[in-house]
Amino acid sequence: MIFTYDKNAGAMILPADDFDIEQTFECGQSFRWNNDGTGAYTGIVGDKCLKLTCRENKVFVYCNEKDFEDIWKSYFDLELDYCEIKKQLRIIHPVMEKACDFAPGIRILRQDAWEAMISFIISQNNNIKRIKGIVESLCTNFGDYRDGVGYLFPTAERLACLSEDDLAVIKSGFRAKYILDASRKVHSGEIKLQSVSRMPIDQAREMLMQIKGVGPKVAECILLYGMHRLECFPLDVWMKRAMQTYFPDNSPQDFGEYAGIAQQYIFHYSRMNPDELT
DNA sequence: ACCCAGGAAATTC
DNA sequence: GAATTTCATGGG
Repeated sequence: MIFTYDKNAGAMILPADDFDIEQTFECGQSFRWNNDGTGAYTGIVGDKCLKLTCRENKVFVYCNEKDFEDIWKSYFDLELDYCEIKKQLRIIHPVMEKACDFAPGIRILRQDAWEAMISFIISQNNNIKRIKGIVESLCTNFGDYRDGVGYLFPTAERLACLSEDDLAVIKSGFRAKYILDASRKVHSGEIKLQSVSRMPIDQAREMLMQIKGVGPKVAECILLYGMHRLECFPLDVWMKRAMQTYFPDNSPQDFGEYAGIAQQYIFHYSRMNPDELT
């Protein structure tokens, strides 16, 4: 992919063929990117705030060249050839053609593992709008505030010392005790995310499920979205319905080494076309 | 009042 | 062990 820096705009410019910001931010993989109403998206990642826009088949990433090279090129997974991956996925099954064509600009973000862990613990038995609200409340109540950036995602160290009563303000319900267990195990070093991200996949799943509130589905989400293990294939209520409707004779392994990307196309297509599901 | 939401733990059979 | 119930909260 070709990147150019536009000095006047103060932005990196890249082709939008395999990167649609609306599809990428609205497909349910992340919870802290927001549309400002004009089509521009703003998000906070780590201790950086970033804005993106799109016009004339170009994505504008408003940052300097150094941050783009150091942070955003990786975060948006721009070194991976999604055009080629979609070619492979389309061959697997006719429905994959429809799913890929429906939102061909989806990319899997390289989110922070800790943030993904807490976010997907919150996601269980919940809906996306409310998940976003709880995550944002967690940040404004317990995250550091930076001028010109906003509230950062709170650290494990900060959350580890809280009580369930302290967390009541974010109204996460029964998930509060899960958030605290995750915080304490990460802060104490009992679970080392850096280490888990490099483990063989079954061992990594096993480690993550040591945490209260992390079962098979949430572990799969942490691995896919927070550790970029693209072979992972989270099966939530939507994906289970999609599998029995479109792929009754397939299993997750049939989607290959990029099953997680296939999953995201299927998930988004299914959620946007619920009438097709049985 | 009832059902569901990017599930998992606790309980019961 | 497999099937069912419970767990907070908000929206339709």
